[in-house]
Amino acid sequence: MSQNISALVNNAKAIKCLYYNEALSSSDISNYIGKSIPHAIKVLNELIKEGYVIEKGYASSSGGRKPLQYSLIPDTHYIVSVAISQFYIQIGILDMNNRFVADIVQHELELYDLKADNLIAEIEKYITQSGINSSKILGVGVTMPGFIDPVKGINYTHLDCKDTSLVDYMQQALSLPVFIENDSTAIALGEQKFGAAMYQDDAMVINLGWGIGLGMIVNGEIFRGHSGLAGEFSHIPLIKNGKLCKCGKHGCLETEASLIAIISKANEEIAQGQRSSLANYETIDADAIINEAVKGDMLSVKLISEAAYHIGQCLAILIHIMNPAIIIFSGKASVIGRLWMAPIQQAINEHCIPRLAAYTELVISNLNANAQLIGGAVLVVESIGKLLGDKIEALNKELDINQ
Amino acid sequence: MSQNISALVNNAKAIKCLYYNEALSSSDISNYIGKSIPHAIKVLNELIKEGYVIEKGYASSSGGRKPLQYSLIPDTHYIVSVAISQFYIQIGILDMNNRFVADIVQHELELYDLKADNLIAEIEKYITQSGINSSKILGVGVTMPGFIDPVKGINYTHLDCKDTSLVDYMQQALSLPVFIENDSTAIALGEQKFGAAMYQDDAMVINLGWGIGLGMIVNGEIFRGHSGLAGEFSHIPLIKNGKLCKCGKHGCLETEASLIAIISKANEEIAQGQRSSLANYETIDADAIINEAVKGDMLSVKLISEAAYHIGQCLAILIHIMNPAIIIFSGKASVIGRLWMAPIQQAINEHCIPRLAAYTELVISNLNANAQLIGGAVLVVESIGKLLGDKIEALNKELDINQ
DNA sequence: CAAACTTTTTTAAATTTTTAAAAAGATTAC
DNA sequence: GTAATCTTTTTAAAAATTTAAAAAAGTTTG
Repeated sequence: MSQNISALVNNAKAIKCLYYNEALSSSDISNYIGKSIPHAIKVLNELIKEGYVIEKGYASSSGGRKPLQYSLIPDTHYIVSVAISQFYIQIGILDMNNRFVADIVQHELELYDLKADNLIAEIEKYITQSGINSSKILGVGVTMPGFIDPVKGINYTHLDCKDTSLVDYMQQALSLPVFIENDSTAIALGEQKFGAAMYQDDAMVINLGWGIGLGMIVNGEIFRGHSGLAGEFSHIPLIKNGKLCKCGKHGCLETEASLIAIISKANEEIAQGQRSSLANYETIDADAIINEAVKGDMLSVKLISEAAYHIGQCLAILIHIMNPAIIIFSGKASVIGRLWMAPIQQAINEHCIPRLAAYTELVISNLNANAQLIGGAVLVVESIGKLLGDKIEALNKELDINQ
Repeated sequence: MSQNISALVNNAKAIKCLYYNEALSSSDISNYIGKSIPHAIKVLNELIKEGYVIEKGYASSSGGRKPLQYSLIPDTHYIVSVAISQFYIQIGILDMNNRFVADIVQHELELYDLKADNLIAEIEKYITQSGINSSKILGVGVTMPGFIDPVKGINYTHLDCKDTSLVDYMQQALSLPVFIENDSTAIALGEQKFGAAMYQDDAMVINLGWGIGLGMIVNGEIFRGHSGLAGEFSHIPLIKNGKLCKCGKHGCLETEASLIAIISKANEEIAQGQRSSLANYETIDADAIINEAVKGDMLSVKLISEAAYHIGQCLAILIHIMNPAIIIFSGKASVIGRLWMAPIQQAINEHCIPRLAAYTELVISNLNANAQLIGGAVLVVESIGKLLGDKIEALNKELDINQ
């Protein structure tokens, strides 16, 4: 049995890199899994026999024999991704080529009101409606705010499940493998494999949403810190004697620059009689401010610019400590990236050693609103080694019983 | 020849872990190099044949056959370590058990006046006086402030060597392998292998000296960032409209909390007639303030406390981003660690999410003033793979010529 | 003090992995 | 059109590495 384990690791690695690349040659795979070409070919042939992989014709060559291309067969398995944010949840299902194969659904559900049973019901409904056989689903990736231990499968901040872990509870109910991860970390995973952080070993991914999150990629891997709390970017103390934050401290970045903070400032200003097209809205929400800012409303632009400047101040600090190759703005609010960029860049220029600022690229994600859902799928793919391992263990148990 | 390379890697790894541990069993070595026990024993026997390693009797056992212990033979090779700081340089020589085998010498030499030829002459003199044959010296580790590329062997801030790199220039002159590294990074290396960061995968090492440096250990490895500038801790913007820093910005931590800043504040206060035992000194230097603070002089204590509080503020930010297991205070000024600790801890408590502060241990180095010198030696040991590789390459060239 | 249990060391066989050479397929230049 | 070049694939042999069992050397317990 132990001989299976090393083979398993290589097979899992090959599946992963094929998921992230859709077509690769034997030599590519050899590089990804760090083994010789004959070895890589052996692995690929095994995966073909097992039905995961298919030969996909020849790629072009710069002079020499054309390399045979290998791909995952898209419809062998599917991945369900669940993206939870402060005010709604989204569910999607992706095939083995990382393509959404059913419409993404969105439910308005406040995180603080959300119950695990609620969530499970929505996921079950979605899977049924998709028409995809449950046996073909590799796993469910759930990504959400909170302090999360992905190994233990617990969210310490939300969705407490009393005597069992959230992951165990959901696995039991859904009869499917479940994995959980923090939303900002998931977005970083998505950017790393399919977005602006591809081929980057040191990237900081800012999750511009109702809060301000940070996912860190260090030495090509997601960095979580010693107890999983690294990247608490939004609670960096910024303003002396600032507003009280829900974390218990005063003047955190989050109290000044999150969408929620911007909304509350907008309401204050309007109440004080400030002229703005926002006054025409019954309730001012994030979309209202974003829309009016795009249209040129002075107050909306001012509020976003001020928030962005504060974010830039904190980014300057982050750059001094981490010296990243790139900072990526992702998450819900990144779609209006242009509005944030100028004041952020200005704050960085003012507060950073010039050499450091010059070495750091700032970009807006091209994954748009889907970064978190994609990250949830990546989360499942990254766990494929574990999934295959569990399957083999189960098979071995059956064998033991039959003997 | 290629078969030598993989053997070489394992031999180098074995030598490294023996340097860091002074006596290990075959099973320990097997764990360190990540190979099976029979393989580890093979490596050890090779190293015994080559004269590096010796069997060192048996260790005790908790029930079972006693393990044979292996050690490096101390006097086969030596390492020269050169620690350069703002105002003086120190030179030491260590054996293969990481023990100083000659007195450490110290020269008062301002970094800005220092020339490479100067430095080389001092190193040559020191080696001659030590009486150790140059052929037995594995290499010279030079550690100093500045923005350093250890791979290219260049210090971009100090000791410019025009058309050649500092490392090439020194190697030519000394006829010995030379390695350079930033002082704070070297201190982190020293702490990682012999100090408070042993067995810690996520540690931040603060270099309390004339400036305030930071060496980062992330996932068990020194973290340098994308372009080698990570850990620019002392230039975190702290004070709004603060003093001008030599980096070009205003209000950096360094302008408020470094020993140099403290000295200048002390002079100001004394000039303004502030009562203090410091007034009895002709020139107030770091030692004066440290000594008087220890004796209880109010002004000295106040100055150090204020600086420490500012350092604590920045540490709170660092903790939010990195979530380290431990923060270690090392470097010259760490010997008066007790004086710093209370205000630092207070600032952290005030500015950190409680859960994060609780998970972070703060300790004072027990390597005292020698962390940088030890780090310089570690730097050479870490490069042993390269050294052995060069040796084999040279041998192969000779063989080619003879054939 | 002998039996039972632990741990380390040795050995030989099995397995994994790589290397290197040969074969095959494709491009380029003359 | 063909020789020269280049790259990928296949193959078989060689090398590296691990596994597992046996042997050796202790410790503990009743």
